[in-house]
This record gives sequence, structure tokens and C-alpha cells, in this order.
Amino acid sequence: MDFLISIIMSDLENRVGGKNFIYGIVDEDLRCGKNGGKVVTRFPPEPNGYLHIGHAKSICLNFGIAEDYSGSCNLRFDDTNPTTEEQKYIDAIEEAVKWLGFDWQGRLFYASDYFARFFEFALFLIKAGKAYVCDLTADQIRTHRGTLTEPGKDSPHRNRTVEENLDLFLRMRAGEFPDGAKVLRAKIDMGAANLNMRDPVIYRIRHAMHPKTGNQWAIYPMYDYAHCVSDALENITHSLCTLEFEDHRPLYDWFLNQLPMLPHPQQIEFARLNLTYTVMSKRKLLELVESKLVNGWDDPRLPTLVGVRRRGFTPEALRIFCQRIGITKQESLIDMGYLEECLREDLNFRAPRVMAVLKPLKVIITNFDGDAIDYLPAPNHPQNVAMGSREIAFTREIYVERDDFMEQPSPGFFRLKPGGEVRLRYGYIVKCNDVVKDAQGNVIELHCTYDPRTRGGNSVDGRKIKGTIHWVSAQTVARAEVRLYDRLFEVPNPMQQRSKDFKEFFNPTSLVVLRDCFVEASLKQAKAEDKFQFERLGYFCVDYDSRENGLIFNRTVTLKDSWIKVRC
RNA sequence: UGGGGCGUCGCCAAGUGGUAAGGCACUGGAUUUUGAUUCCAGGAUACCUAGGUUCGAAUCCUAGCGCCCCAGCCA
Repeated sequence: MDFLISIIMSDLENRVGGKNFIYGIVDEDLRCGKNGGKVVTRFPPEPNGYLHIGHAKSICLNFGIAEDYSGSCNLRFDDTNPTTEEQKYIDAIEEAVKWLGFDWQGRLFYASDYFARFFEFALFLIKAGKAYVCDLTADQIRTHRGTLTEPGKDSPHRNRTVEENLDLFLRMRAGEFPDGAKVLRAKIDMGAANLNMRDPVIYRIRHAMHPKTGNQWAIYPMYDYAHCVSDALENITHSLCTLEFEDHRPLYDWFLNQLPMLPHPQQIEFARLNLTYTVMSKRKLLELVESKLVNGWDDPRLPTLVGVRRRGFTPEALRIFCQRIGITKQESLIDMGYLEECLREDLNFRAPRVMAVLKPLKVIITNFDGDAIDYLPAPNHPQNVAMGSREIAFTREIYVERDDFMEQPSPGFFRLKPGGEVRLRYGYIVKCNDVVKDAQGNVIELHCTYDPRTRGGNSVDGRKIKGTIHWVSAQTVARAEVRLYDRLFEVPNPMQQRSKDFKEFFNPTSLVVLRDCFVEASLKQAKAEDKFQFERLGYFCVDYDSRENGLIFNRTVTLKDSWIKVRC
């Protein structure tokens, strides 16, 4: 079965997507014999938060290329800023990459593994006259940097001697100066049109506890310096990052040009992922969590990997999606519907079918014996007999969906209505004879008769029954809480109106909790993350908080519904 | 007004001078005990705009226009 799944999945993955402009570059490098014919990539998250779907795009790209070229992909934590990074994020990131189905094959590294080497190379830069210690404050550095249209001014410390720089830098390392007192800067060009080249800071003083190196260091390297050197030390051949780093590439190349003992990986940039009806930046997600609009980082409404996992997404769906959206340099805003479609495609393939009634309406089968139970066979998947079948109980009292009954049916409505017939899925054809109401006129119960000749739902006399509805036996059901999740925001692009706080577009009905749902008895043993299709409703999965006597399901995504279009 | 990018169907995206792939969405139709799935069919005289080169341009040249990113001792 797994084998079959993998064949079908690989077929799905091949159906669309695949090559992109980066493959073109790699192919050309290989053709020229660059990098000794090797391809090594890396996924380099900073452990300062949880991964989201945007990271999944990068993970699929980096591990995907490595796989396609029989190369390797390293997982590297870019942990150069001790004030924002934590071990819990490291653990969560490792878990997320594994869950997505990728294997770094033991190639797990930390930028902090190279702190001593970074330091040695910094000494080399100082001795080469390419770096200097600067005493300017952060504010002064900013004003000296100039503006987008005006060149910067040289720091007064720019021409310190190598000896003085060496002495000062060693003392920075020794912890002799307080945070912010001094920095090490690259000596490049304060008049450069690219701001990143105006003597960027490469080391700052931080008397802080680092999750990996503790208090061993008082100075920490900046991203621009640490990243390219880390890539070189790991023999990365292609360093893939997002578009906003394009302006940093000259600096990436500058450092490596000053360090001729190191290989020189190629940085290639691609567009980050944006999705409608959500936000995709750590800062925004943090705001949602801290404002309590959502319940933590794994809230099923969030695009975090822990969130979508809890929501019921499969790693396969995410991979199909990443494959299909492609990799380009064009900034895009991808329709959430596209992601949902990839999800449905995978879930349709793997989720067993089951019946559940979310908003119950009691139905009495008046001509069915009150003590009898008729066990009816029901396939677990209509297109895949290999998934087997189960028996569902048919009894005198059952529940159907309130929405499947209309006292005054609108045109085209072919479910239950007074005097009408409908098929109970895998059950019998029933006819609605009486509508029972309470004092306020609310429909509280339906009285129907069943046609015993139609067991299994087959019409024996050739009469056409257009409607088939789901149902559960009132005698044997399990009660459940069902959490209906919908889009996080009410507008496709909550970031579009810059004047407004994006949180104003939060969708107040993004979570609706239904506490009196009934699910068929076979679901009593379902475990967290188990996925099902509730027939005619959507895909649901068992929440982590679910217990055998207190089942909780999350709605992952609804089924496509063309009736809703007719109705509106 | 500096520098770096990007502009091909509603949303993605192929295309690298030879006469516009594909996916999603949409619209028809078929099958269906999920108004699901599956299947079949449909669509850019047109590639930001305007000129130009060429037998021929989305692809080359020129000039515009639009959008994104950059002034952290964040990554």
C-alpha cells in the first residue's frame, strides 16, 4: 500500500512543476565542471521562532535540489544573535523539517560551531587592513552612513593601525568593553551606492547567554559575515535565499574575496511565498499570538507548520503545493484556494470516509422496530476498495444534518423535504411524513418511514432518488466537539492598506466551536492527527486535546461545494 | 532624486528570435448512493506601454510606465 501511495504521489508531484531557473544555473555549473560536479545546499533558519509555510517553500527547494542532483542539503541554525534565539525553537525546527519528510542525513550544523573560525578569519581581515574597530555609537554609525541618495562619511577610527585594531578586537573578545561600546567593521567604501557596502558592522559586543556556547563569547558576528563564511566552511555550492538579500550579495562576495583560502559559494535569490487571507512574517504571527487573537503558535488557523499540522494538513500536500507554485524572482500573492486544492487532492486520496452529523436533527423511522439494529456495510473509500469497509448501525432513531432538511425547499433542493424521499447513504431510502415542531415553531424532529426493499440504498424499482444524505444512528453514536476553522482574515491581503493595522481584518468567525456533534461509533478509537473525510462535509482530523470520552475534531478544509453557488 | 530587482490569462507559471506549455480558478457536458471524486471540452490574435532591428520578437535595441526591496550593533 505504501508502495502504491508512493507511486501515485510521485506521479502527482511530476504532473506539474519541477524545474525552475535555479536548475538552469546548476545545470550550467555542472556542465562547466564547477564545484567538482557536486551540489550542496543548506536550509539555514535562525532559531528565533516557529517555521511557517514560507519556510516550507525554501525547505522543499533546498532539499529538493540536493535530491535531484544526488547532492546533499545541510540543516544549519543561523544562531549568531544570542538575544533572540532559544533551544525550544531549535527543537521545533528539527521536528518540522522531519515532519515535512526531509532528512539532513546527519548534516546538522550551527553557525555557532564556527565562532572560533569566524574569529580567526576576522583577525586575518584586520591584518590585511580590511577591517577596523570603530568606537562610534549606533546612532553615529547611522548618521555617518549617509542616505539613499547621499554618500556616507568615514568613521574617525577608520585608519587605526593594524596593531591597534588587533589589540582592541582581542580586548572586545575578552569582554573588556560593555555592549555597544565598539564594533568591528569591514573597510570597504563609505561612498558606495549600495548601503550594505558602506563599512558594514561585522562583530558586535553582546554579553549574553547563547543557547549553544553559553557565555564563552562576548562578541557575536553579524549575518552578512557569518553566513557566507558558514556556507564556505560547509562547502555549500549554491546558497539559496530570498529576494531581500539581493542587495547583500556584493557583500557576500566581498568577504569571500578577502578570504581566498575559502571556497566561494554562489548566492541565488528567489521570491518568498505570500498567501491570501493570512500573514507570513514572524513578526506578524508573533503579534497575533501575543494579542491572543489566536491560541498559541500551533493554532490551526496560523500558517505555521505546527499550526497547519494541527489543522490536519499532510506534509505531502505541502510538498505538492511547493512543487506547483514554482520558484521565480517574481513577487507573488498566491491564492489560498490553491493550497486548499492541493490539500484536498492529497486528503481525497488518503482519508477514510466516515459519517458525522455536525448540527443534528432527530429523525424517527416510524416503521422500524425500536430494539432492532441493522448493521450495514459501508466502504471506507469509494474509489479504493483496498481501504476496506466497516459496518454502520441503522436504528429507529437517527440524526441527520439540519441543513439537509428544508420545510419550504428552495428550487433545486433535493435533500429531505416534507413528503419527499431521500437516500440515507449506505442505508435505506426514507420518506418524510411528519414534521414535529416545538411551541415556537422550530423543527425538532422528523417522522419518516423507510423502504425495507432499499437496503444499502439501492432503488429496486428503478425510481430515481437524487438526494443522498449522511446520518448517524442515535443509539450507537459518539458525541464530539468539532472546531470549524476558516480563513484567518476577512480580506485577501490584510497588509495592503498600510494605514490600517492588519489585525483589524481578523476574521471573527475563523473559529466556530460546535459541541453537540455526533460521529459514527467507529471513531471512538481515533487518535490525534488521524484524518477522515466526514462525508459531504469536509476533511477533519483528531485534535491533540481529544480523548476517547471527549472526542475533538478540527475541520481541515471543506469539500468543494457547488450547491452553495446555486443557493447564493 | 541613489542602488538592486521584477513586469506572460483572475492566481501561479513555461518560454532564452521561428510564429503563446501546464496547473488552479472559471464555463459547458458525461459518469456518480458524497450537489465530492473522476472524465471530456472551452478560452491569452497576445506577452506593462511606445518606438526600432529582423523575412520573423514575449524573446534583441531604445525610451517610458508600474510594482517590490535597501539607510539594524536583526536575519
